Amino acid sequence: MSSFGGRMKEYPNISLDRFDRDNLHARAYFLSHCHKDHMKGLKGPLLKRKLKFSLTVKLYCSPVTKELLLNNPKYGFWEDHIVALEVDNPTQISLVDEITGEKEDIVVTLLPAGHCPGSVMFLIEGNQGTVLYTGDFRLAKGEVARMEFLHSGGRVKDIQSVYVDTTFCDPSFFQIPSREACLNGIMELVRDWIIQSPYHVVWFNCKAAYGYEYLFTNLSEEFGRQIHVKNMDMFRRMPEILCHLTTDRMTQIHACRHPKDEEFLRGSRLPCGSTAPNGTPLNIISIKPSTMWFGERTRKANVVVKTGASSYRACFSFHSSYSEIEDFLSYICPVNIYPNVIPLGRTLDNVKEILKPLCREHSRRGAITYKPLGTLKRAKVENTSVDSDSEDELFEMEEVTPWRRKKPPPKRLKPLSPEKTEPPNCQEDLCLQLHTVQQNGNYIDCTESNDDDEEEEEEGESATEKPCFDHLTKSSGGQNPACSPPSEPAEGSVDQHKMVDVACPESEPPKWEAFFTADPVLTDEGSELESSQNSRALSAERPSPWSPNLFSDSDDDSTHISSQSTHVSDPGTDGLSQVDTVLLPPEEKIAELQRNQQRDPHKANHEGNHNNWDRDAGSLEDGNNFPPQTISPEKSESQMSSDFEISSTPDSQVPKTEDLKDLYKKLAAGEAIVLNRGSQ
DNA sequence: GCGATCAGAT
DNA sequence: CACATCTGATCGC
Repeated sequence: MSSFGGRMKEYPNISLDRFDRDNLHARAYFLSHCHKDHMKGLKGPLLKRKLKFSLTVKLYCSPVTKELLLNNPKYGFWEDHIVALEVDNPTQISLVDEITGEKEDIVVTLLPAGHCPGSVMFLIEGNQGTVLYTGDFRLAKGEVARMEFLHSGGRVKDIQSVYVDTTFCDPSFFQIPSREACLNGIMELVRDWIIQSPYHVVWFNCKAAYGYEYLFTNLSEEFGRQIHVKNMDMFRRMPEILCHLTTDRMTQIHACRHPKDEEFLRGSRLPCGSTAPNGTPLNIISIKPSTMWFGERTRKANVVVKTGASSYRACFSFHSSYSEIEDFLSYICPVNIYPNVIPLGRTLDNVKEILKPLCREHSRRGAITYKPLGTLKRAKVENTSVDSDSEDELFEMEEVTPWRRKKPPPKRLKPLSPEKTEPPNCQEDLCLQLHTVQQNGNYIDCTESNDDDEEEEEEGESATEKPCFDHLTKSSGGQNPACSPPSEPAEGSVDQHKMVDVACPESEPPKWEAFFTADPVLTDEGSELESSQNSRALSAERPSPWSPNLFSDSDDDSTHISSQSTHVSDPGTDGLSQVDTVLLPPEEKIAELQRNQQRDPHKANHEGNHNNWDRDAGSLEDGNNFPPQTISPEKSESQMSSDFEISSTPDSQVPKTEDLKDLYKKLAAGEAIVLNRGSQ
């Protein structure tokens, strides 16, 4: 849970993800994503009132976040005050004090955060230096190195402060299986179940929250079954998501919810009320997405755990693991790091202590060496400055090689003065304080929540509708391959019209996929981006020790698994209670059914999962990132292409290209910027 | 009666 | 576990 106060030291005139108290005085607002704990005060009457009398105060967010936010009528009053900014598109924003007229310019760039649809980080550049607010994020190792706008002149920008999501910034959470690994594990479980009969259905126990869409869309693509959800109106302008969801209950994969869903489940009914025809009971398994983590040296990583006769937990995390955070921060190497989250059981000082080694001052300048970047980027220092735990041997020291960006940098930017912009010289205190090695099977509920205020659903009683599962067997071939036409709901679906209607509004739908990049198709160990990072920890291990597997086959350290396997087939009647946490044994009978089926790895990486970098790389070939887009109040529909003229912030003029270039060079060089707009 | 806050539940 | 938020109770305006 975010405990970020809303304001950054460097830029106190803006507020991010907090809208109450002091933040009421902000000149501009920023919303990183649509989770409630980042929206405190956003619908408060005081803020509402302030907006009413303000001409210049805006809320900046991604197009998808804007869409999701405005979907909720309670935030409707923001409509005329929201400005959607495209990802990876630097935008100049003038922060105007409406009383004094004083003005401050900043350049804001949204970076994908991988937390939920629309989630972004905010990179702020201005007179007070460059700072990064991450919001909540999940970025795999190496992803930061591909973020173009964190670089300048071929190097990482000189970042003063990072306000970072520290949800799992605890060595206990050293590793969380990759998104793709988790997805694969879940797919396998789902496949093995639903393949058995049309009456074998899967229920995902997801709480109301954005962030599971990635799971749903991939499941839908893989199995040709749309996911049944309670409400999907918020995605009406995002056909890429919408076409994988349905409000028609006749499907084998459900993520619907009901206040008493556990009760339903016990009666072999789904939360939506579906039962099988003719009294034939549905065969339901429930899968609860949860965050599972593993200690530093824990090699095994089962991503699916059986917790009862018909209940499972599957690994799923919206937040970066400790090692991912470490990778992220050590790459950026900011002067200051401020935690946005204090994990329970820890204190602020606690977290700061953990973060300290990643701050620049704790790296030893001058003695910097670099890792090869064919793999990754991390800089390394000869001596560990601070606490040099004796665990260095855990990691393999690599040859020193100059850092190189994997993708071409923004070109033609002047080389920056060396003392201003430093290479990633943050030595990553390789070993931090990693005494705690967690056991397998650590997991917590992984339930973020969004803001949909519990759309009252009256359908609880329609439970008596005649279910018909017959069509499922026929349609199992996969009906929505390309997602272009929304797959047609079953005949007789009441929601059909609604769905079709909303599915094609075509008016510049927000590009949700741009904000939620999946892990690379490559497996973790195969990914070149990961290899470098992992190598330090994996060098002593097997080739792919951390590739989590469902039904992990005979593994050297799987003794505990086999010992528990006797529990597995035991149909504990109380399948939904905690029971024993049981790791699935390799011989699980389910697995036999489809064990050898190999999935096409490409499926998990449809278009939508490409990183923004790739998408935008072409447009950047012109040499540099400037001029930044300049924001204007009229551009509230700015989801469209940004390749056109944009007027500037309210009561400011369109900046001249020359000026902007100049400004940006100065920013990049860390020089002070003197505003000569004369509009004070 | 609404909002803010907290405990408890999920 | 440790998430994020919903519900309900209480308090203050």
